[in-house]
Amino acid sequence: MFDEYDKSYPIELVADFLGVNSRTLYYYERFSLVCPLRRGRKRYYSKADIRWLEYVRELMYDEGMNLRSIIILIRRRDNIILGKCPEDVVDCFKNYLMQISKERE
Amino acid sequence: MFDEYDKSYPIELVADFLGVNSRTLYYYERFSLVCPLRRGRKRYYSKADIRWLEYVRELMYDEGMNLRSIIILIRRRDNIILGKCPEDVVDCFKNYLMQISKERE
DNA sequence: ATAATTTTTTCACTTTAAACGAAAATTAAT
DNA sequence: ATTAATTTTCGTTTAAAGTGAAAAAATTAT
Repeated sequence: MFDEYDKSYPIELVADFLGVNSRTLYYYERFSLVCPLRRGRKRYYSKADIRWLEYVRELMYDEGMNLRSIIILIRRRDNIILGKCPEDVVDCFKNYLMQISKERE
Repeated sequence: MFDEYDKSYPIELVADFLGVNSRTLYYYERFSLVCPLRRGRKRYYSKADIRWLEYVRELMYDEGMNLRSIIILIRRRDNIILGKCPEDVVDCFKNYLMQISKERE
C-alpha cells in the first residue's frame, strides 16, 4: 500500500512483466518517459512506474500513438495540474481525465 | 465571413499554400483527417479545412506528433464537445482549448 | 585478486509510418 | 478526339521505434 512509489524492481523483471526488451526501457529513459532510481548503475522501478509504462504501451500499441505525442500528453497534463491555470479549470480537467480513464476500463 | 466553410479551393492550391505535396493531402484523407467536397471526382477545400490542416502540420512538424495521435486528439475532443458529458465540463474544456491555442501564438 | 555473472552501453540492423516522385488511369475541357 | 488536369497506383526515401549481438563496465563469488 505504501510501496507504490518504492523503487525496488530491477529492469529485467519489469521488461519481462511488460513483455518488452530491456533495451526498450533504456530507450524510453532517454526520452524521460520513465525515471528509475539509480543505485550504483543499476536501475530500480516502482509499481507506479510499471503501471505508467503499461499505460504507455497501451497508448502506443492499442492506439498507435508515438513517443513524442505521449511526452506532449504528459507535458500538457502537467501544465494543467501543476501549472498556473485557474482552480476551476484544474478541477474540470481532473474530472475529464478521470472520465477518460474510466472509459478505458 | 460566410465563406469560412465554403468548399471552393482545389487541392493543388491548398497543397501549395501548405507547402506539401498533393499526395500528402490524399494520404490525410484516407485517415479521415480532412474531408473535401467531391464535385465529380475533383476535391474542394474550405478555409476552415485549410486552417485545420495548418494546425495538423504544426502538430506533426513542430511537435512531432503522428497522424494516429492527432486522430485520437480529434476523437477525444469530439467526445468532450459533442458527447454526453455535463455542460460545465464542456465549457471548461472549451476554455482549456482556447488557452492552449493562445499559448501557441 | 581474479574469475564468473550481471548490467549497461554501443553499434548495426529491421520494421513501419509518413511523405514524395513518376507515371498510368481517369476525368474534364476545348 | 485531342489536350490538359486530376486522381490513383506503385515504388522509393527518410526517420522513429525496437531489437540482437557483443563490447565495456560493474558486481558477486570463489
